[in-house]
Amino acid sequence: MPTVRIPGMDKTFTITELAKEFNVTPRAIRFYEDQGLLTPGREGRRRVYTRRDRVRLKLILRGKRLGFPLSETKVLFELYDQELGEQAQMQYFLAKIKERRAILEQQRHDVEAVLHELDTAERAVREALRAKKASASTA
Amino acid sequence: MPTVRIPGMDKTFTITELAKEFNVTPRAIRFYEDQGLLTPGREGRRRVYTRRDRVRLKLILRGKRLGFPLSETKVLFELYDQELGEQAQMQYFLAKIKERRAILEQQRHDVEAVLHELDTAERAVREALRAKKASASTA
DNA sequence: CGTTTACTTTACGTTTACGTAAAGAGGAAG
DNA sequence: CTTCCTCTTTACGTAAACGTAAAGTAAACG
Repeated sequence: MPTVRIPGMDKTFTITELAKEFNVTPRAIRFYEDQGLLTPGREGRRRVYTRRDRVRLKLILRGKRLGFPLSETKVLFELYDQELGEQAQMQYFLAKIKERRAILEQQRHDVEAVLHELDTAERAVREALRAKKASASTA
Repeated sequence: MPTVRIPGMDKTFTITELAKEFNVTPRAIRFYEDQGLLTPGREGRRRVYTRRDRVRLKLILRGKRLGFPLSETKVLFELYDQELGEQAQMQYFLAKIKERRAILEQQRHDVEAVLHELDTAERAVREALRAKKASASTA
């Protein structure tokens, strides 16, 4: 099969570019590398990030938003990187998926609950404001 | 209006009861008190938790699952406790609600995305397992 | 009455995820 | 060439959220 060439597929990024795009500090990005979550190339001493690195950074940050520690995200990266050959590893992977799913579904439930509460609270506040305005105009 | 008496409304809890129910350590619960998020009564030296405290603990833990720092949860408690009298405070409250809503909606989006990815990954793994089994039986 | 048992306070230790300061390297611009 | 700018490494510092050990109290049990 001939290699499919996609234009711009070899685009690279500097650390500050990524930092600005994702609104994190370069320090944070270097820290993720320290922890083994990113492995950018080098041009001399400078780090060069590929699209793959960019995707990983995005995944790291999403994991963070969901409250997952970096160590967890790292394990998932490693699992994805494996060949999925060994059956035992696959079973382990499935178990990990199940774990995550449970956490996320709890989280989804929490999010829905809080959003509803925010609706209620907002309505109450707006109602209080309305009542105040009305009494002020009739005073 | 006569006070409505609800049986069992004055039920109280010990710290270990709450710890077991919510699967946290007593140390954690005392820490939340240190930080001003809980204010249990005392019977002598011992802490006595009311239903209100229990509800608060539940809210604290939900906040945690959603990745909110204790300081944030504390602010929300304080806002809820206020009279909602001052208009400026109400506006501030509305702003806080808006903030939270934005975070939660991002989070909801993240959760959905990851759940879909987990579906995809699980299917891939199961398919790989199936393929292996098939080739083994025809070998 | 002695001693478990459950709770308490005090206080130092730990982990995670960076912040921040110091000092150097190497292109680029004047 | 000097100066500036960006990136680099090294390393110590920090905030949040408890863990954990030490030492004390108080009710209850045998």
